Amino acid sequence: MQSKKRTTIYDIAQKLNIAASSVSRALSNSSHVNEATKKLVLKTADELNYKRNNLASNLRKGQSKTIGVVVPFINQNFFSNVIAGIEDASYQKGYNLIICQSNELESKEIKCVNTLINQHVDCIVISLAADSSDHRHLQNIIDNGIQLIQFDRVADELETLKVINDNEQASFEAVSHMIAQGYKRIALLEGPQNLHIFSQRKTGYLNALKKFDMPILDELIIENAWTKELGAKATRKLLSLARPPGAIFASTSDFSALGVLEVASAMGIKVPSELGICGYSNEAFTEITSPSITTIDQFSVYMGQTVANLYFQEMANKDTEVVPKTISIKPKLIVRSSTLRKG
Amino acid sequence: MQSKKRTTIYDIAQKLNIAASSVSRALSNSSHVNEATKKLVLKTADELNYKRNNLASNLRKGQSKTIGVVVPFINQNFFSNVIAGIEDASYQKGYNLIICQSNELESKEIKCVNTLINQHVDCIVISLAADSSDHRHLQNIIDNGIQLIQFDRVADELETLKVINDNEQASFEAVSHMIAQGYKRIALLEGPQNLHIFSQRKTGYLNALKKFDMPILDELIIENAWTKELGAKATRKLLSLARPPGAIFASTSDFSALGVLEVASAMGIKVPSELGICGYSNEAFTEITSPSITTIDQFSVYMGQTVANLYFQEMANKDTEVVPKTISIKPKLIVRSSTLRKG
DNA sequence: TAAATGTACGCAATCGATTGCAATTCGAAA
DNA sequence: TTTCGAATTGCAATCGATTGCGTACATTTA
Repeated sequence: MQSKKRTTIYDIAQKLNIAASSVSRALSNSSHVNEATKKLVLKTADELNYKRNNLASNLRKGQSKTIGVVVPFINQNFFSNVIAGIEDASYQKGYNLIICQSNELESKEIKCVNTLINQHVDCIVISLAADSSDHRHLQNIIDNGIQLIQFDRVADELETLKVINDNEQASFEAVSHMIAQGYKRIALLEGPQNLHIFSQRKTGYLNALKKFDMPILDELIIENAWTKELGAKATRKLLSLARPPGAIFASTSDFSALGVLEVASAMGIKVPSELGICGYSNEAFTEITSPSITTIDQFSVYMGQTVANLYFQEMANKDTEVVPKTISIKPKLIVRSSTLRKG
Repeated sequence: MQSKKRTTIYDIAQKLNIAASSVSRALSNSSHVNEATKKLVLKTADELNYKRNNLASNLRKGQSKTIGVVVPFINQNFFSNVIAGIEDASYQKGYNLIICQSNELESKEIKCVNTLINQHVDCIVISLAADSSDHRHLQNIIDNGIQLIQFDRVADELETLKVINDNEQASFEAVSHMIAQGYKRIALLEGPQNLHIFSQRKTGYLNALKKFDMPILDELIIENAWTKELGAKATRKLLSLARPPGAIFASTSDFSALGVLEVASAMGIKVPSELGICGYSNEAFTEITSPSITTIDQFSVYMGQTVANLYFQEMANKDTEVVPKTISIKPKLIVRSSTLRKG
């Protein structure tokens, strides 16, 4: 393995009988080289199949042109889209991506962060694990002089660059829409409230109810209904109430909403006429269920691009210190059949 | 930016008044250090918040403990699952992942490969772009002493490590199943034949027809019906034939199958009684369409783990040369409502 | 012609960690 | 007491690319 040695600038230098420094300058297109020798070096480099050793280059230059990304799961729609967006923007700037998944565990998240620090990445982009409570490892990133950008699931109290969705507003609009459709007694399936994204969605829900003078009913607010199964379970509970809800807002995810839909279908309850359903995330499948599910699009790919470009922008003015900044992307309510019972 | 300098082994050495080499040995838990000094070094390293500079370490050691991955799109279900599998297995071995997407373009694929070579990754894992025809860049990987593992979409003629699905067999089983269900005139939606995965699926289709003495009808074989839209278009064409097909095998993807289903529903054609539909990939949504769609599961996460473990296995016996080896994973036919019209 | 400016290129240090070899210490065996 | 070897530790080279500084030579200007 790895038996053959790669050609280095010294090999090129030796062959052309010049100094390695000249080779380096030629390859980096410096102005302090003669055009003739530059061409010669380039030609020889090509002949010898030279590839720059970025490890050495980065070590010397003190930067790695690499962005580290930590997400709970790579293969969740939202995150894979964000990563695709980051990759897209980063590639254009010649940056590489190192990807880690925290599996929603703080312990693994910490290890991932440490690995990335060791790798001397220039920037770490992170969306917190569900059980991440202590944020010393994030502070550690900053202390090591690495740019930190949080997205979606952020630690509010840390003053860093952030890219988030306006969850509260989106949630407010979704619930307002359901109210406008004449739904009463709108239930909420909520996620772990230590993640701000979920508490914000709850706030949006509460605000909408308040604005339209609708009562807030504790029995209609179900904690931790994150998955399809939990959504289904919550729905069974809600629908067996003495006064069941007229609509259910699965603020955690579309999967949860799917669970709602399946239980409703199984119980012979008609959607949207007897029960309205709204999910969150605009997963591909929401379009093809019957009825199709109203949901909220988060512009995930765009979000990834925004994250990367935010970093490059900040880097562009190196001189000025980075000021904490939050970019809020407004999600879009996608109204579909599951909440449409008027015109 | 990057203003503060990180602590190095020299800082630790200076503080303890010992040589840097001793610090290095202590940190790498070498046996050639006194237990007392080892403890002292570890303690001081912790106090000074020391993080090893992997760039330097890797440069010196001539290996990067990094695996490069090139896929067409990170945010396609199959690929994000494979990547999750690779990450999972790699993380356990202390390896990092650098991820690139080729966007199905050979030109970008080549650039990605070159970047990874420059990064001195230890291994490159790749699934070819649809328009990748020339494979010099893959040869280049090998010539640079980097282990190459192809998966799913592989270049057969290159003798490398490969992890593939037995597409032919899976396809054969799917078509056999449809025949057993009594479907006649089974149509095939096929993908670009320069990708072997698609030509293999076609072969499986043809073999099944042959085995059961069914005629091969060219009018029932539609090229390039890869997406939902193209699947829909193909279906309109097929269903308007003088003698339309009794079933459609969308061998390209579940999205294509979804296009088939939507057109059939729109035309009032009953699935599965009047038309059988089978997709490929076991996308999440196939379970929730009505009727649910018969498809083929590729065990994508497992495939990723297999890829990574194949690499680690080969590395385990460094002495012996790596022999080209192909691991074939048998996909599983998932029979659902869309092809079930008997018992 | 002398001085000044500029171009091209080599030397050597540097980034931070690792490692072969040499040097030192210390206790044990002869 | 001398000798040998094991255990520690230090020295210095090394991985490959970059870059500040200095030098040699050519060109321009006074």
